[in-house]
Amino acid sequence: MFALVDCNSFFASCEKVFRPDLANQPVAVLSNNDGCVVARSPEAKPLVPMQATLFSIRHLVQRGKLHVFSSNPVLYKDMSRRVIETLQHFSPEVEQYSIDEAFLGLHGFAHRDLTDYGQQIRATVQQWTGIPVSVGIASTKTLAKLAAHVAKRHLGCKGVLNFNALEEVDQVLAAIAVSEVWGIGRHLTAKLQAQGILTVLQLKQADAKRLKKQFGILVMRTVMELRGIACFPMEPVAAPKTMRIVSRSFGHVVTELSEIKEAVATYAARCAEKLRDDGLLAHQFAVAIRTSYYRPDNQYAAVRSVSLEPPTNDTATLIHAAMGLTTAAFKPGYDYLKAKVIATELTPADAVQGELFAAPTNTEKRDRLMTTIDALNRQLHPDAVKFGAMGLNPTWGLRSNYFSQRYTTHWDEIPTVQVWPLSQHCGCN
DNA sequence: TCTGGGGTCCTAGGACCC
DNA sequence: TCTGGGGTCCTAGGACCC
Repeated sequence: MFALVDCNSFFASCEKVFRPDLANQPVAVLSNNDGCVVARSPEAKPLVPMQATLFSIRHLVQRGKLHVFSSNPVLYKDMSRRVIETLQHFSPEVEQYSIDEAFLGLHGFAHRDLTDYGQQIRATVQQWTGIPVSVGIASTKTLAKLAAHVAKRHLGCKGVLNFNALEEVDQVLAAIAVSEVWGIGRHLTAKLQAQGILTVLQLKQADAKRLKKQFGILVMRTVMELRGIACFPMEPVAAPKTMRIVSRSFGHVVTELSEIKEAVATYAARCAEKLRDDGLLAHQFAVAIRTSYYRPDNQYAAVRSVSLEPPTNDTATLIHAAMGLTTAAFKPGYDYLKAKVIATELTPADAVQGELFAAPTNTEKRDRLMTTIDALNRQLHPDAVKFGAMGLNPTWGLRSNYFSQRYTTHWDEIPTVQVWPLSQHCGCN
């Protein structure tokens, strides 16, 4: 048995935790660069579509009918950690699937009333973290995801649905579109629809062998999962990362190589930091730059990559490589909107394969420098110490006009509580 | 006007091995 | 004239997820 715990409107809920004044107000959270809506509170869902641009909803914001927030990843990551830690009280097997979802292994919990257990999970997460969640329970992960999907949308479920306690699961599956199934995306939906498979029930009853031939092993496994045969096991230990990407659109278009280089140096530094956090070294490193997708008259994209020998997570080395790659990729005369750096062929830092014929490299001093920089930046400010190539006054920076606070990770941004004099209280202490 | 960021997995096809 | 069988590894591209 599996439970899927899914945080409702996660980013919007995180913002609301620290703004009790917005309790029943419509709240939307924007993507990086304040580009478009990526999360909506229940009150905001009727007002704004997902991915609506800020421009298209500005009138609501100005009239005070909608509260928007810029993306605050540090806050969301920390709130996610709190939710996961709470869930670990309910099962020894917790698999964090995404920033706002986790699977719980419920093997050996069969003697319990699992619907009731789901309610306990929900109430505890709400009380300990302030985040509302939906819980789906079923005999496979795919079914648990669908159960959570239904639990979130039907008030009668009170946030929890256990398919195993339900008589007519097929009736429920017949009412859900096939596109809602985990693993069935846009393209597969269109192809399945063309064959008359419109609902989850129809997919469950389809010819699994034929679908395997047509769409591959994943679709067949999904069909088996819908039939209650578990094909996707719990994976409580996160697999090591295979790639690290830092990718950002600029605040506005950039035409000069020097400006793009500053941005790419900044992304490379961030990427090196991530690798050090992971304890990984990159063997392969790439830079990609491109113009806006939405300007057909101004299209250019280029990727350049290089092998790093020996593999490294040293900021200076990555910036140096990135500068060469950026120069190679750059072509004058275009309006650039986005750059990214990609580190691949990652190996654990403590298990490096040495080179037989190369002179031995001693990176101990560099490692100590990086450790010190990381410590300073963590303690003081994300770029208290930075490399000159990253520039002093970035002109390409992100827009972020509706930023809240890093309430839970920075002492000077911690929420404050107004304390009223005791005499104004209603007599209790 | 503006339209995000960061990842994983599978498949087909070619090259190559004994 | 007809020319096996069984396998691995790599890459690019496509699909999916949140």
